Amino acid sequence: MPETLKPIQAEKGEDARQIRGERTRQALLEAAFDEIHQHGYRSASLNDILKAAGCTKGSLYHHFPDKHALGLAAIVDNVDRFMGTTWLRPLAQSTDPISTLLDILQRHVDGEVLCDVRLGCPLQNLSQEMSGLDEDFRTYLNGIHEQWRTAIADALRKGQDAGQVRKDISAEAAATMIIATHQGTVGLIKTAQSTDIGASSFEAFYQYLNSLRTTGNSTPGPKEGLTS
Amino acid sequence: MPETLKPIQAEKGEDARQIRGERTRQALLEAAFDEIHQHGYRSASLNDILKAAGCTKGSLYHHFPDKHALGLAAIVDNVDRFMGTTWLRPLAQSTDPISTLLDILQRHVDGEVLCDVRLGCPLQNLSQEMSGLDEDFRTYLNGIHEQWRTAIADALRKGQDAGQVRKDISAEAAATMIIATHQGTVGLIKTAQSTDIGASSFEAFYQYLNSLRTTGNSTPGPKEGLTS
DNA sequence: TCCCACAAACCGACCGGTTGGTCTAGTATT
DNA sequence: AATACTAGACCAACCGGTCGGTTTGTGGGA
Repeated sequence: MPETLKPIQAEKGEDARQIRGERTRQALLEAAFDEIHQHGYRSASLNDILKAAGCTKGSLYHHFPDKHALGLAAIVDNVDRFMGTTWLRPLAQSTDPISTLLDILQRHVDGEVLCDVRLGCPLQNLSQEMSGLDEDFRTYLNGIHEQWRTAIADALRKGQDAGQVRKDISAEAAATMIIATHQGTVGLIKTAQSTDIGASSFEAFYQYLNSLRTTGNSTPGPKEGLTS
Repeated sequence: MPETLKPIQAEKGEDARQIRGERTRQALLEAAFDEIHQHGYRSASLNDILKAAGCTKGSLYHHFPDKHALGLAAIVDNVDRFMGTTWLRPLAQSTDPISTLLDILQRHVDGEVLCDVRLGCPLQNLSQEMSGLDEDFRTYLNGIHEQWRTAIADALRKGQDAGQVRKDISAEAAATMIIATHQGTVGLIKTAQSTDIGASSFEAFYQYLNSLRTTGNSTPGPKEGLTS
């Protein structure tokens, strides 16, 4: 115990207890998310979460009032980050919305986004399980959908203004359908336990998305011409 | 084995016990389906099912070996019938696949198919919950998806032969995407607890489906011109 | 026609196990 | 000493499933 270091920690106000507490909190969030992702919220066992997080009931109920709060926090923590990096940011920065969408979707089909096909998309799993059961979860998940829809619609509108996207379609309606088709495809993949069916769905989806381009606008394949 | 008597016995063999047994069996299947539809398979309580069916544990385990068998039987019983009347038969009898599809989808948006928006589509709920968990359920549900996909693809191919549907698209891919989009839309409706978003998705979906028609082919609205 | 053996159908108390959640005792840091 | 944190025994409620026993109706022998 080097005593010279101790005061420094104190001066910084870095309470070692708080640090440790924060670490177990994070461990709990992570373990909870994994458990929920694997088994769903209702079937997620607190004991299993504790085992994975390496702590005990006492710790859990010190940091969270109940299972509901733990689950919601774990979901929010993870989904917010995922949506931001995978969808919202790329779309906001895009100069060619159709190509950006094709790119994101292709990465799903390639299995680069969903770590495990069998588990499906956490957002979809949770929406499916909880939206009819718990209003807090539902409100949050629906909000995510809204953000998502708005991000796609905005990108499409921007594309319309730039003359890349046909103006005779409703950006909102197209955005809604794009989300529906994407979510539906992920669901099919999960049930089939195979990405083949996803590729089949994407084949038609690819044609549809390209049909949204203004005539004469180039239609690069999903794997090329959009890395810039 | 007196062969002359058997037919007589068989004919007389209207055993009242068997009839009653069959009735409670049906009651169990129905109650089980409702419970599973509401709470999912894993959260479906046998005691609640028994309460709804008006019988006891003993009866249940006389008719079914375990919860798994009961659940599967209830699902098969219901989903098979639903798929046949809602999708397979109309598509097989259709002379205009695109219009038939639009009609079926419109009826979903109008809330005529899903009895309760909040509960979502049983097929989707189960696929989502069980396909990563139980191989028996998954195999069955995946088979249903295959039937569904084949029915749509066949109808589209028939339309291609008849010159109503564009020949430059893959009927299989289009069928897969149609299912995905439909399932995804139902999922969105469930999360939003409102059919508005379904109408939005359908607006774009409607355009897409009509784009599959051969150019020059009439594009009647979803509500007219396809009742014949 | 009567009667009874027999089995299908049904009953519900009970079982071990698991669930989410509580509570008290104790530890480590300031 | 004060306080944030952790530990884990414990709890009632509920889970799916078991089991010994009762009811019910029927077919075959007398």
